Amino acid sequence: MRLYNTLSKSVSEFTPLDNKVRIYSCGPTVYDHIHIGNLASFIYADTLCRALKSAGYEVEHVMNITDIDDKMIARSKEKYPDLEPTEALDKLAKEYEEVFKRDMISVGNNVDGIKFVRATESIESMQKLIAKLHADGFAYIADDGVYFSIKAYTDSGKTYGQLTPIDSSNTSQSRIQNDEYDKESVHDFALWKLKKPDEPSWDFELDGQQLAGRPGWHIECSAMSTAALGLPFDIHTGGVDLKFPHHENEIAQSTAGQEDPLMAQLFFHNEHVMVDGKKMSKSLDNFYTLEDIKAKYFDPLAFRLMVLQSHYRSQANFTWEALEAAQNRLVSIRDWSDLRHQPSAESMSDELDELFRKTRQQMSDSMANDINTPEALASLNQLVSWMFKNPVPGVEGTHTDGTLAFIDELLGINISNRPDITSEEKQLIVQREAARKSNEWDKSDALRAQLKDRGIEVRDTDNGQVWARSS
RNA sequence: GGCGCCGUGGCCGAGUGGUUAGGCGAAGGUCUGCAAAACCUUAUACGGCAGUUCGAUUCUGCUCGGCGCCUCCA
Repeated sequence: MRLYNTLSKSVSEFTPLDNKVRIYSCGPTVYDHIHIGNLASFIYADTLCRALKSAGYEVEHVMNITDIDDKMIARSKEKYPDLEPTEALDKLAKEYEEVFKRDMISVGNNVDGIKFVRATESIESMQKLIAKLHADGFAYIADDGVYFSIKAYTDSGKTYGQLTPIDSSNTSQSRIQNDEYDKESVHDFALWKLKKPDEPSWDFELDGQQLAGRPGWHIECSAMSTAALGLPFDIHTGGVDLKFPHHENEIAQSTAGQEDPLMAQLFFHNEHVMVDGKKMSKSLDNFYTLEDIKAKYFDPLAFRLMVLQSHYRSQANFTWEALEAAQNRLVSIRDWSDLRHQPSAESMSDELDELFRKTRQQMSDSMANDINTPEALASLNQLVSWMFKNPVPGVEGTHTDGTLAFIDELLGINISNRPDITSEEKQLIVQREAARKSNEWDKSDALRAQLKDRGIEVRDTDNGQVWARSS
């Protein structure tokens, strides 16, 4: 499996450090519905896991749930002003964690394969890490919190800027002046923030001082990934925007005082989904969630397909037109998968068998080549159009089922479990066939109308009737 | 200002130094009891200018344009 690595800025052969691939994904902050860009990021991470599994690796996938930060606090106060801060926070987090998981499932992400870790349930490991960093001289206590010292880190011989070249000269003056925190140096960041009135907080004793407060954002991922996967682990995923400062800071926290400067051997960053060629933002009114997509009666899996139609390292462009195109493509793939249930289905020919085998191979090759999903989909479509083009109304057999399952495992578009029509419905088709043979057109049309009422459309081909679900 | 990415036919979107990506859409046709689908054909391609080369969409330089990051952010 060849993968692009942000650390080396090149594509190279990936080999897990151990017998299984350990992956950590930066997860959502659960203060509201996540937007389609977040979802796209998780779809790409999910697809990475699928590709690795398909290549024969065992995968351990961990994702954090950020349920404590500024936005969480602000929103919980706003939404539940009468509740005690910790309760309000908890309630908000539970609510949107559910919404998040529902969205994940809707777009076909393998939620069962992910170990979710909540920030608020990992406070202890974060405090331990902060205490260790402080003891080792990488953290200092300021008036409003505990900070990480970039200087101490670089003085220890490590590089701050493994992912992005950091040039302090290009940091604007305004940022320094506007900075509200009391830190020693521009890039230093908060490991722990002291409690402000009416904020949820956790007790923390450090260096003999009582520092009730809450963790900074970056420390979460360092503490949680190390606790769950060890150090270093294999792959860290996230959107490109997280390269700096988030992942850079994670690396610093995780590797300060460690011999190995590596937090993860590979960083997998996906480019953003643009909307009408621009970054999603509330001010441009191009900010969408899965709710918006469902409200327009699009299948969430059509969104998944749309995302997979572009490579994870290029900016995908979301437009309603593109989503509609993806939906049409999805329907056609589904119709193709339903061919195996056709009454006229035949057994697999050697030629077709070979074509199936070849398609699977091509798809595997594409995925192994830095997760080239557009190319894999193109291979699939060649098989699909061949089947529609050639006089094979349908095929049955384990090979078909195996291929559909293979495609689902790889792409998660859920085509292998589509149910057959009922025997009663099949009977209607048989009756219609008989009516047509005896030129009873009225009867034939009535039967077709009956089937249509059940959401099944029937069309006549040289090889008999082929049905497709109209919904 | 610093760093980086990208510009492919109506739209989306891969890829390659010489051979059809693919999807969606459009036009014409074939088929057809009807309907629908399918199939066939067609059109519109690699931002611009130079350079390297037998040959560039693919490499190099310049240029124009778009985008991202540098601050919370998938």
